[in-house]
Amino acid sequence: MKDKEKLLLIDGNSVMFRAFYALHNVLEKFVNHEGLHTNAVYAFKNMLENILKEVQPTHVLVAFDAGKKTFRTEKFDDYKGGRNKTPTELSEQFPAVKEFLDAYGIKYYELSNYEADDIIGTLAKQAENNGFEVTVVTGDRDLTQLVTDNITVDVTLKGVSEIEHYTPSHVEEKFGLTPSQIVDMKALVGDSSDNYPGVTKIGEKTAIKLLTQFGSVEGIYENLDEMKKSKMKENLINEKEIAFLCKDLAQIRQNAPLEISLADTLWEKENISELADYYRKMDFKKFLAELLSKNGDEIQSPDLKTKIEVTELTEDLLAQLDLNTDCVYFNLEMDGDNYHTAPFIGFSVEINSKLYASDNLELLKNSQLIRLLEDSSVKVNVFDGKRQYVGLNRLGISLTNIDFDLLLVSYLLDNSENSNDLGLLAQEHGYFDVTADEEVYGKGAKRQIPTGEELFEHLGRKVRAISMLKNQLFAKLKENEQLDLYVKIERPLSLVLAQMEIQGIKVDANRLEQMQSEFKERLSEIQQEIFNEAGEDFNLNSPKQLGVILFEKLKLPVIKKTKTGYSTAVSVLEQLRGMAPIIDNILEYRQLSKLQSTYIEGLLKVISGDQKVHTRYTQTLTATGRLSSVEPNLQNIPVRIEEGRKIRQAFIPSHKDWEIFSSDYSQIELRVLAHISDDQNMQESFNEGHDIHASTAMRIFNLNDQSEVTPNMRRQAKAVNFGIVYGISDYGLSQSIGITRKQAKQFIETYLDTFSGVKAYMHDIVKFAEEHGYVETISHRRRYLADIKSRNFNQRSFAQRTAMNSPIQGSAADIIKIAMIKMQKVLKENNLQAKMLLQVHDELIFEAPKEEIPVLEKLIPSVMDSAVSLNVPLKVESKHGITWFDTK
DNA sequence: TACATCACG
DNA sequence: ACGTACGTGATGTAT
Repeated sequence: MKDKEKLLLIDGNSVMFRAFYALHNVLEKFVNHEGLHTNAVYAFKNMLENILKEVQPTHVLVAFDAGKKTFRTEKFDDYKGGRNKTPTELSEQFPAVKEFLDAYGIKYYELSNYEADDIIGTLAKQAENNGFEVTVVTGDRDLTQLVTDNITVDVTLKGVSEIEHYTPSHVEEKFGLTPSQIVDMKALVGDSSDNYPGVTKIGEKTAIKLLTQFGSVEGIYENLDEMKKSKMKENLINEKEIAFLCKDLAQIRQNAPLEISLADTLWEKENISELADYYRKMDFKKFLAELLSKNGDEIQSPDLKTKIEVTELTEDLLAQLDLNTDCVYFNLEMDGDNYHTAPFIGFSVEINSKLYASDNLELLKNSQLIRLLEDSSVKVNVFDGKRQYVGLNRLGISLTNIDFDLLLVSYLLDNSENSNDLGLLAQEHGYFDVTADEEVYGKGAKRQIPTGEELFEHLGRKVRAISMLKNQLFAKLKENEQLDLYVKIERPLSLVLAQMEIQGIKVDANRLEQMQSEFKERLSEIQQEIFNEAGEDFNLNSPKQLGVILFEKLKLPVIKKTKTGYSTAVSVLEQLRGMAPIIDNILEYRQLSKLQSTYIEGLLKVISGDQKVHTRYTQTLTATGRLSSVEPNLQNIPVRIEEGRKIRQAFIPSHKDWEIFSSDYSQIELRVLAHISDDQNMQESFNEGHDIHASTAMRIFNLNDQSEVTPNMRRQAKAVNFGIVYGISDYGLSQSIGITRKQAKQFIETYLDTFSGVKAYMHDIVKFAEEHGYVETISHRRRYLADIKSRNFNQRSFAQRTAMNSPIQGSAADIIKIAMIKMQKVLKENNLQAKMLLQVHDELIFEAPKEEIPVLEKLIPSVMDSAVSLNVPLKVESKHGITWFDTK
């Protein structure tokens, strides 16, 4: 029996539209040599291939709209009226995408008087009747009305990478309606983008309610008499005609007079030479390269990536080379993420526009080569300077004069699409001549590092990409006023971080092992008690199995659900406390097993031969400008609960008679807010050294004297302050301090009335984001907010909260970064042995000989509180002790 | 590989 | 009417 036939139907206009906006921010980078924009076609091609791979259809058709005039506009003049004109940058790409489809062997079709939707509806129906499985791809949820057991509709979300699959049950779940009722809903609700009205005052909620009760628009009108008198009933009566017209407009036709048949949609093989010509015409070098490497034999003179010449570097060659230059592009290649231990693969260097590469690390002992990397008169240009610094440090080479760091600069320009791969990142900047590592090296079990020519070429291309992008990206930094951010903060910081990572922090493995065996015993005791209470054994680490025990077997009330079942999170268990003894045991088990697996066993796994852990700080990851820490994450070592805090006893100084010293900024984010919002009340509190939470309490509870502030008032005020920093919502605040939403709303209103500067800031920053598409910190670090104008309420609200929070969190990150750079310098200038080891967002941790402690107690806070000058003071608190635990 | 959970600021 | 706090990383289970 032959396999079931599968038809893939693509809504060409809708997908092109999505594709165009997915790469809208790089629109001007996608212009071919004829001046034609190509971004939408580029993204369309990528998306098409993803879909083809996933769906594996036998038949494919792309449907397009034929023109503005359709049978719908005849019925309703204003149908799709008021729409913005399609940008010419997009409309000029429609002929191009059709040309692409021709070469690719995929049929497309348009029919005058009908929309693409109707072509899709008609063919989907025909195919279903002929026993096909059908997949429809579109960006338009209206098409979900076509869903049946045999017809799936895939709606593209966010750009073109994510897809939501609509099956009958998913439609039901999502809208609470059957697919055929979608049309009825549109009839009642209307559609603002297609510009038909629906019935006045009926929104989605009401429509769903009515349709659940009466089934359809027809059903509603048949039963109108039963409905009790209301404004809504009146509207329904008055607008009956409109409702039926809208239903007709929303209804996708399944009987359009197509001139093509199902058989015509058979997916044919691509025409390789035609496709290659097309890619050349469009300047799609990467696609061309892929095509040719797959079909190399069938085509002559493969004009692949720009040819480059990479010379293998040897002892002899090195001896003759003229290394007299003040600028090199360099890359030391290591196999794996962890550059503290990763094996070396080779290196490449561009000198005077010539490329050299080698897999012989011995060459890096050459004094002339070392001079190039160490001499302060030679600018070294790299990708990921911190990684390079640590790698070279292992080889005894000290890299100090980095000029351009491609990774770091890319991150500062736009941290929203940041890859850690040189090839992928270069592509984002419009440079296609370097391949992604994964493509060259493979992944998982297939990973295989090439040798010889192939390796040299890849490494050569990497340094070439750095050199090709340097001027362009520096120019952009300058244009964004971000040159100082790079030169004065991020670039020097990368070397400070490298040194902290290399230094590492010593861990007392014996202490951890001792805790491990205590916990092991306690865990098995609690587990046994839980099993007794449950009446059966199960996997306690499985929220799913636990859910069954608690909510089905023990019949405890369900407080909250997750996507996949019952929630058993702490907040839920807390509420179940007292209803069954099992709950307390589960909470204790959870806590202990977290400590055991993540902190004790996890930490033991990453201790190096020197009895230290060497974390890696990711400097180019977060959206706000904070660092993050991996392998191990030393920024989330327990502290809030005493039992967990004891983990910190295992973090010790690396020398006898040394101590751990820690300084942290007190309320740095609120101080930053006071500064950037220029709120007079808040500034006054800080300037006069008041307890900020207490003074907030006085204002929101309208008290006259601080003595009237109860601990509970202070606690609530503190939560309000947190909420403000996060971009407050009444719901969020109500959850955090267990009050009603109404009360929370009242708190917020009172707060914003008193702190009018903050209120103005919240408003202005959102406006700024809407206008510019990004927000920035005091050091001009940017965060782009793609969703700030989203039509989706949730996405937009999230972007608004982000707009409020990011400058605050990000400026605080800027400040501590500046402090770290100064700190490293000051420690050296003062000939102190103390070493900076860790950064935990608002806190710096050092180790130092005991006798230096009195000096540090003055020096460190003074460096930190003078890092920047705000219009409120920065406050720093310090502690020290024989372990990290004892710094309290 | 995705999800739920929980550790931190 | 919408459904939420902001930013991270590691773990174990289930798919």
